[in-house]
Amino acid sequence: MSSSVTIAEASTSSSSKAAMTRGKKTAAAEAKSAPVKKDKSGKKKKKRELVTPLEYAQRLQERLLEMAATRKSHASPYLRGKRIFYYGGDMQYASEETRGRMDYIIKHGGTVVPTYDPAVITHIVTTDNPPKYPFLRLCSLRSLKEIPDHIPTVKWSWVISGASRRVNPTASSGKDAGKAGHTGNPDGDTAEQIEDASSPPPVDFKLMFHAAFKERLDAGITPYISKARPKPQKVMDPAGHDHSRVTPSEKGSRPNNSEISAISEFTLDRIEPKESEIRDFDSSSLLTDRIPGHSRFSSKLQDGAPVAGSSRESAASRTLNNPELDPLASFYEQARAEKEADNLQSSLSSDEEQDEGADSGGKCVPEHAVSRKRGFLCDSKPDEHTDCANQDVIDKLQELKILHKAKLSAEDNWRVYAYDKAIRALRSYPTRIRSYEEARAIRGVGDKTAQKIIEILQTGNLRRIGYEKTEDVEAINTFQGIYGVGRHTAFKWYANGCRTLDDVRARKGGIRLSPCQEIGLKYYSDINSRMPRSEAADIFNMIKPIALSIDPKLFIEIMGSYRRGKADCGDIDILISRPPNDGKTHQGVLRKLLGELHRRGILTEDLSLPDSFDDLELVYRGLCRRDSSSLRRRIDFLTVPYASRGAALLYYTFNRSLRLKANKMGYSLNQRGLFQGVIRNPSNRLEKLDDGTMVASETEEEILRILGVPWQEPHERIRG
DNA sequence: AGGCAATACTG
DNA sequence: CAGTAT
DNA sequence: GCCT
Repeated sequence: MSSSVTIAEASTSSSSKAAMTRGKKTAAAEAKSAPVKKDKSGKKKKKRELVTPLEYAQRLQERLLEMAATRKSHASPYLRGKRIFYYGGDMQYASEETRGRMDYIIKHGGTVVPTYDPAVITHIVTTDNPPKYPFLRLCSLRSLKEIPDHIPTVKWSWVISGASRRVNPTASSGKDAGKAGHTGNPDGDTAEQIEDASSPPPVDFKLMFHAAFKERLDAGITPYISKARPKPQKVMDPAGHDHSRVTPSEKGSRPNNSEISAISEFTLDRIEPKESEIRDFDSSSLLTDRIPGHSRFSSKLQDGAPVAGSSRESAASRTLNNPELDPLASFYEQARAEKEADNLQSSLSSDEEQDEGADSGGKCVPEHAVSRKRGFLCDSKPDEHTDCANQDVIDKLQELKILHKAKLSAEDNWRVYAYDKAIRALRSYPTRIRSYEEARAIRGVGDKTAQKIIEILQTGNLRRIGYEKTEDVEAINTFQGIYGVGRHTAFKWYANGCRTLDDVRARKGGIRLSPCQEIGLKYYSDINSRMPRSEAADIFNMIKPIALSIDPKLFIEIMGSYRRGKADCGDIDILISRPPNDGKTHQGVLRKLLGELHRRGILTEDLSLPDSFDDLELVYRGLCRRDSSSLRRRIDFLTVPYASRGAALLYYTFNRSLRLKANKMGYSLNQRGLFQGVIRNPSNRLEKLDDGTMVASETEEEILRILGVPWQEPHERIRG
């Protein structure tokens, strides 16, 4: 083992030196001159600069091209044809060891693939004792079982052993690199040299001796069998807008060198490192926090199909998609955002981001568990709520609503729904309510609620709250504040004797937590607090350039409350797509992006992964943070076929009422499009008897037009 | 009296 | 399939 | 709970 390190490092320095003497910059040398993240002072670092493994691998590939152009390495290319994903256990920055090993792989004819992509790689090579869970996270895998059988997972020692035992050190003519890829054998050029010859290459049982994980001892030895979880076929959109979707047969097919994932070439081949793009994110030069979606790529990305492109588009709406069209527009947007922050603040108005969550949580969470009522804690606005003429009423109803959320019955469910609606209506009601009749006249306020309103107005109190507010309800609400815990689980825990979060932490009553719930518990207060808008902007501004470095043509937008201009956000929703007009798609991008974000420590935990990364339509949920001293924040990534981007934006930035309106008009709106003629089974609403016809999906505009909704700026989209 | 959005992941 | 989440 |  120590010998392997020695070899690797020796090779590093020798190859660097060789390249340097040619007067070319090596990858390592380039790395040294690269500006470093967060070096705002601009002072140069004396020590070597930090580079992520991805970047390092990318540069190595560049250097490889140079070398090929100039002259050949005299090292034996016994790794030719091996496309190796190397896992060094170093997340943030590539260590010396990692760099050395990557250099070594390249030098011996192998290809270093910067990200785990089962369609591309032939081998996974790791350190001697790779930590399993970090490895899985980095690859966005739920378990090792998801790695295809034809890809061996071996330790570095496997590479070294191949070097020392190789039979024929002479470089083969080396025409083809990929064909022998799956045989996985660095032990001599045997496999490659027989190549397409008569007998199949000998199986390399030595793989087992170097297996990185015992779970995968025989990986690479058994024939290729996809273990990908089968996923029910998704419905093609009826309007046939979905030309870009990959068919199931395609996606299940065996990896093939020529047609790898559409964008992988950006990662595999020449990656222009673009320091400035990648690292500028925390210099203040990129977006200010009020200008969603701005970047130097924005204009290209619009590509003739802007999301909200239309003549009716207001200045501000263009701003959102194309800020650079009008420099003043950004101020306009900012002004409105601030104004809204002042007026509506506290989020309480949108149904998407109920701030409440486990109220009463304050009792159990010593930390800064927020008084969700106000949903602040972090933001900048001094003057919080008030402004609503009936704020006291709203507060009481909200409190009652939360109490009902702890109940199991479907009835209470709908009760909550109704309170929600009434509260939203009250929030936008301009004047102080004076009578029962006046209250009743408000849409969403019925007899019962009107009575309650009067009681609050007259007594300043709601007796109902007092007698609903019992110990069990309080505890259950606290538990429900844990991500992944709903009313049933919370109820169960209560029944098992848990009363506080500490009880849960102690697993009182023998309760069990899913992995997701453990994360939810660990970061209870983080997750239940909102972030200032500026933090969401910072995070998005870090992520966007990274995504664009994977594929510059990506369409990437932030949605949700941020896009609606809120002053604080409960989470970050990011939409990713890609115009397919050059025959490529964003297929495969998400996994790479996630891996890179994990490496950089931006993503910290996964909450749920898509069933398969092969589709164009994916959902990811996780936690992220801006830097090591920030709180964890909820983040979602959604990818959709390009033709659905309008529907997706609408779906995730508008609220429920739009979907309701669509229903009333006989349409059905989902994240893929607006459909007409959907017929559902009356007894089972979830079953579609007829999928209907898609009538719109590309832009928000066309959908809104059909629904008869006047264009609204995202930040105006509170209610239908 | 019946609807109240629609859909994906987890175990 | 039930539970949870968006 | 409210609405149709």
